[in-house]
Order: sequence, then structure tokens, then C-alpha cells
Amino acid sequence: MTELEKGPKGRRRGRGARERILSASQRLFREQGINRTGMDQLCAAAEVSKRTAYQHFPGKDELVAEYLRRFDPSVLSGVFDRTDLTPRERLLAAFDIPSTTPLCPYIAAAVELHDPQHPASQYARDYKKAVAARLADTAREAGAACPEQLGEQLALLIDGAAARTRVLNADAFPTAAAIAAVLIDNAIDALSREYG
Amino acid sequence: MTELEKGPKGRRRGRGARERILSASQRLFREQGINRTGMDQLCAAAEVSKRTAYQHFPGKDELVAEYLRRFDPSVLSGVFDRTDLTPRERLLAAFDIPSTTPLCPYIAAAVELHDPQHPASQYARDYKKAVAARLADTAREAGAACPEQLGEQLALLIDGAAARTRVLNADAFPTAAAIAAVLIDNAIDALSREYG
DNA sequence: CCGTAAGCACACAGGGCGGTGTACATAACA
DNA sequence: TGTTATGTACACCGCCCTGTGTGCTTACGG
Repeated sequence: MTELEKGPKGRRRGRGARERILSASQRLFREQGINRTGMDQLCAAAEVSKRTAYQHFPGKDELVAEYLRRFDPSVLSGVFDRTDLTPRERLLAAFDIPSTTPLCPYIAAAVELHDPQHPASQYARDYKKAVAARLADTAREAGAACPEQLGEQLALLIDGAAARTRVLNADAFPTAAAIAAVLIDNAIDALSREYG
Repeated sequence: MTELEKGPKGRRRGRGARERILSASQRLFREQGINRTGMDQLCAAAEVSKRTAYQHFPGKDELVAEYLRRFDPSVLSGVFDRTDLTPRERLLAAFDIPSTTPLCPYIAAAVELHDPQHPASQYARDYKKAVAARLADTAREAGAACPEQLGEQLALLIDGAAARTRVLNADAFPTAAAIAAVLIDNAIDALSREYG
């Protein structure tokens, strides 16, 4: 026992305060939303004093941005790095993961914060562009006629499914996957038709 | 002059306080979001005392719900009631209006309020279902193979365009319209192939 | 063995929030 | 003329928010 389970005073656990704060953010922001989660509650959940939290983060804004950055640092690597799937299967697999990650936190943050200049909103934009880019790359790999366009289209389907799931309280990803299959096959067929 | 421009006291203008409150809501909720707009500010913008506002609405929750209800009472009638367009053209026209209504307030409300039981969230669900239903009706009129499915798909595209426009700060409706055209033609072609 | 860094508890500041209490003013109607 | 409905102004409540100031406690490294 080096520094585990000390008494009510002193350093508390192995993982630093920063990690505990960020993992508590992940849970609370998802369950309650960003605006409805106060720093008091967040610090209590992270078992960290408010004073300590503000020594690790300049303010709540930066904390939110960092929370988003930690969410999926290597963009959907769980999907795009699967070498056991064909490119076409990888494109379709992108419509399966969001069920494990029930809501898209990037859309939620952009809407809740409502300020396009907020650091978290800026990161949300970057992330969404990165997803579209990876989809486009995979589309090119799959031999699509117009990879950039297909990537943007598939990204729109993912966001549509996320938004609709949120509003209707019902999973909309199957519908999106069905559309995706049509678009992908269209894009590939177009090419094979053109060249033989 | 019957009741216009009275002094600082007494009834102020022709349009009742209720109308002024709701139209101020429409502006402020869109510009700042719901959560970031306080009742003080809203009443000031509506030139209405806070006391009066709370005589017209039980609370902010109900005010938000009413604000949503007033937004588009007859669901997209500007699109679906146009007799000068073919059913197919009407389906595509649904992707043009949202540029005038820059953001989908229903998605925004559902995300901001974060409570599926909130009256405004419930109405947002009803509205989204109504849109999908009208799209399905028009799809049937256009002779689509599977009208309900096509309606749900087009509704998802609209929501995707709205969400993506919000996050990326760039109009995503053209992309959605392109997908819509593909889906619509597929659905109609499938039928004509089957029967002719 | 002592300095320093990291953490703690607690209290508080300053403001915005939703919502209300009180007292007064006007207009329409009887 | 008097009543009622509708509105006003202003102050106030309790709560929660982000963010600090102060001083104490512990662990580790030199």
C-alpha cells in the first residue's frame, strides 16, 4: 500500500484528481447535461475539493472542452482500424457503435453551450470534420465514385440518427444504416458501371 | 388612438402581453438558447412586467412549450399544401424551408431541456412524428414503394441536416437534399420496375 | 528532518435564476 | 360612479451557480 485509501485527509487515491474529475464529468454530463451539472456536484462525485478542481482547470469551460477531447481521441479507431472488415463493412460498422455510446456528446455540447466560439464547440466541429474525413478515406478505399461526397453524406446520416434518437427517444440508427447501404452501393455500382 | 402609446403606466399596446412575450421568446430563445435566457431578460424584451408574465403562464416550462407550439402549428403547411408542386417536388421542397428557419428549435429544446418528460420535449416528439407522417403521406401520393419507410428516412435526413448545420456552422441541407433525391427516385423506380 | 507540493475543509463573494408579495394605475363596462 | 380586469413598478425570497481566500494536513524527495 503506497497511497491507497488514506484517511479523510491528505492524498486520496492512486489516480490523480484530474482523472477523477474527468471521469466524473463523463458520467454526469451524459446523465444530466452540461449546464445542469454544477461544479459542486461534479467535485463531490469526483471526491475532489472544489479548490483542487480549479487548480487543475482554469474554469468550467476548459473542463468541458477537455471532457470532449478525452471522449474519442483517435476518431472512431474502434471502427476504422478494424482490418478484419472490408472497407464497405467498415463504413456500415460506423452505424453500430453509437448504440454503445448512446448519445453524441459533440452535438449535445454544441447545442447546450450555444456559443460557436466556446472551446468545446470548436473541438466538436473539428471532431465532426475528422469523422467525415475518415469516412471519405474509407469510401475511397472501398472504391466509391465520389469519396468526399459519400463521406459527408454518411456523416450527415450519423448525426441525423443521433439527433433523432435523442428527440424521439427511440433508436434511429437502423434507419440510417439502411440509407447508408443504399448510398454506398450506389456509389460503388456507379463506378463499376462506368468502367465495366 | 384607442389604446396605443399610453404613458409609463396602464395598458401599453394593442397586442396583448401574451403575444409580446411569445414573440420575444421566439427571438431570444433562438439567439441565446432557452437555458441562457432568464425570465428577467425576457420580460424586459417583451416590455412586460415579470408579474404579468406569470399571470399568463404557470411557469417557464409551460412558456417554453407554448413557444414551441406556436412555431409551426400546421406542420410544414407551407410545403405540403402547395398544390402547384408534384408530390415528388413537395418532398424535395421540405429541404428548402429550413434555410429560412435557420435552426430546428425542436431538437434544440429537446437537447437543452434534457428531460424527456418536459412538456416541450413531449411536444417536440409529437411534432417530429407529425413531420414524418406528412412525409409518408406525400411519399404514398408520389407512388413510393414503401411510404412509411421513405417518410422516416426523409425525416432523418432533415434532422441530420439541422444538427450538422448547427455543429459545423455550415449549411448541410443541400447534402441532405441530394440524398433525398436518390432515396425518392429509388423508391419510385422500384415500384415502376415491379409493375411495369 | 525539513521544505515543498498536493490535497483537504470551510466559508464566502457576487450574481443570476425562477417565482412572489404588495401597492398602485388605467381602461372598459355596468 | 363604482367594480373588475389588466396591467404596472419595485422589492424581495431562497436557491444554485462559478469562482476564491484562508488556513490546515499529509506525503514524498532531497
